[in-house]
Order: sequence, then structure tokens, then C-alpha cells
Amino acid sequence: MDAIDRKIINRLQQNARVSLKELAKECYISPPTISARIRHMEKSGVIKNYYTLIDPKKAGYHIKAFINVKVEPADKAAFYTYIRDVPNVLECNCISGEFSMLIKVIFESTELLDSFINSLQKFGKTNTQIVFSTPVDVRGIHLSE
Amino acid sequence: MDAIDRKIINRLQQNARVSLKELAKECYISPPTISARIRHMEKSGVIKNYYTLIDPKKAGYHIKAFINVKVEPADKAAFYTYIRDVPNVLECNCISGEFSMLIKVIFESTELLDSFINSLQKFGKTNTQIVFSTPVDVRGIHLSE
DNA sequence: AGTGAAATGAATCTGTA
DNA sequence: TACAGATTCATTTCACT
Repeated sequence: MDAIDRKIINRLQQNARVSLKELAKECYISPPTISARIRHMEKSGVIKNYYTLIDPKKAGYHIKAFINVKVEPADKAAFYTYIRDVPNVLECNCISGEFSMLIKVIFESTELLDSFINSLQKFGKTNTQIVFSTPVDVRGIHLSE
Repeated sequence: MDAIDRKIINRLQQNARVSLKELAKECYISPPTISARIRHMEKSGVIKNYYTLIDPKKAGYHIKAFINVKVEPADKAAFYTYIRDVPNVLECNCISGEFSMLIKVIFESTELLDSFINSLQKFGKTNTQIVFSTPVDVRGIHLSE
């Protein structure tokens, strides 16, 4: 990971579909070299995925929420298995504090969110925070070059 | 937004760098049509961005956390302006409940996280949850086709 | 909206330093 | 690790359904 790799990453985070040719121009090295560097970062796991951010509302998902769940350590494995297969779960983190899990979800309606929260009760107490607005949406880290 | 558009979106969410040719094959329509559909979804705002997910730890960011901040309505505009320019902020949502803001951040060290939390005190009380693990990392919504 | 075929443009492969 | 040139491959444009 040198300055050029960081520059490539910054650019890919802004636009994952940028061409190798443009990256080559911006980094003052040839396209084959850019290609090799990207492949290398994919293999080493620095680059995990190329992802498309869509507008959930325009896709019919009007409710976004964060749900805190208090899961006992013994139930964690079962919880992970369950949560991974629910497509409405956009992210799940294991965190410090009274509630051990923080999951980000989107749903078409409050009714569906409610029914999902009910399904979580078998794992433990929940606390739900509804999203009103998103002043900063999912974005990357700007690495210093 | 028909079934083909949803299929394109599902595929782009899995891999934003997939070629038009492959999308064309999978959707049984020609590359120019795929291209036109994608352009259309970009213009209408359904597709917001193509984003690269990197491994923060491999980039030197070892601490991930969620910070709840209690911001008075009158201070929101100033808070948004501040938060938007902090590159360590990966997401910021305005939410229901006692704390009005939920921000996701990454830092190189706990010291830097601590100093950031201090800088937030002028906006209101904070409550920080450190991330131990991420069983489900940032992902897209699977649209039914 | 959709297509096929031509033209353009980009990515990969081979050679080489 | 990097490159330049040749080849292969993908994307865009355009005339037409």
C-alpha cells in the first residue's frame, strides 16, 4: 500500500465504475499497472467489494431504522445465521454497551418493520430508532496520499 | 422500474464493476439496452453511486464506532456542516429517540476517536458504542424480480 | 423501448527493460 | 514493478423495427 494504491482506492470509492484508462491518467502510470495493482488489492483483501448505492425510497423502501438487540453470547451464532438471510438487513455490528447488536434495516412499511422486530424478540430485548433523514449517506474513507 | 431494471440493480449491488455484456447475457437483452436502462436509472436517481467497499483495518483504521449525539434542532444545520467535512464520518442519520443523531465513524486509534468525541461536545451529549465485529457488512437490498 | 452492425474506445497479453 | 505495442474485448453510435 503506497501513495498510488491509496489514490486508486480514493478514486474507486468515489466511483467504482471508473475506467482503468482514467485511473492511469490520474496516477501517471499505465493501464496494465493499474490493473495489476487493483487485482493485488482485491487478492490481499483491502478491496472487499464494488457496491452500488441505490435510493431505497425510489425502490419502494420507505422505512429505514437502526435496531439495537440484546443478544446473550450463547445465542450469537444462531442470531448471526438468522440475520444474514434477512435481505432487509443492510448491516449488522456487534457493539459495546447494554445492547450487544446494532442492525441497520430497510422496509417497505412500518408494519413489516414491526413484524421483523417481533421476530427478533426470541433473541432478546430490542430498542428501535427510526431514521428521519440521512445528512451523510454511506461513503468511503478518504485515505491521505 | 420493471423486472429487468430490478435484476440489473441486484447485479450491480453485488458487483458494481460488472460489464454491460455480462448484464446483457443475464437479462436476455442487448448491451445498448442495458446501457440505456442504467443511464436512465442514474438520471432518475434510483442509482445514487458506485462505491468501493474497502477493509478499514487493512487501511490502518482499527477503530469503528457508532456515536449518538443529542443535537438541539436549532444546531442541526451547523452540525451537518461540521460532520460532512470530517472524512472519518462514514454515515450520519437523524433518528428518533433521546439522541437525535447516529453517526458511524472509523479512526486509526482510540485516541483520535476520543478527540473527535470531544469536538462533538459543543453540539450536545454523546453516547459511543465501539464495534467489536461486523457479522454483516454494508450490503445492498435484494429487489424481488 | 428495442435491436444488429460498424466504429470507437478500453482492457489484457506479450515482449522487454 | 513497470512499460509499449498488438490483440482481444467491451461500449457507444446509428440506422432501422
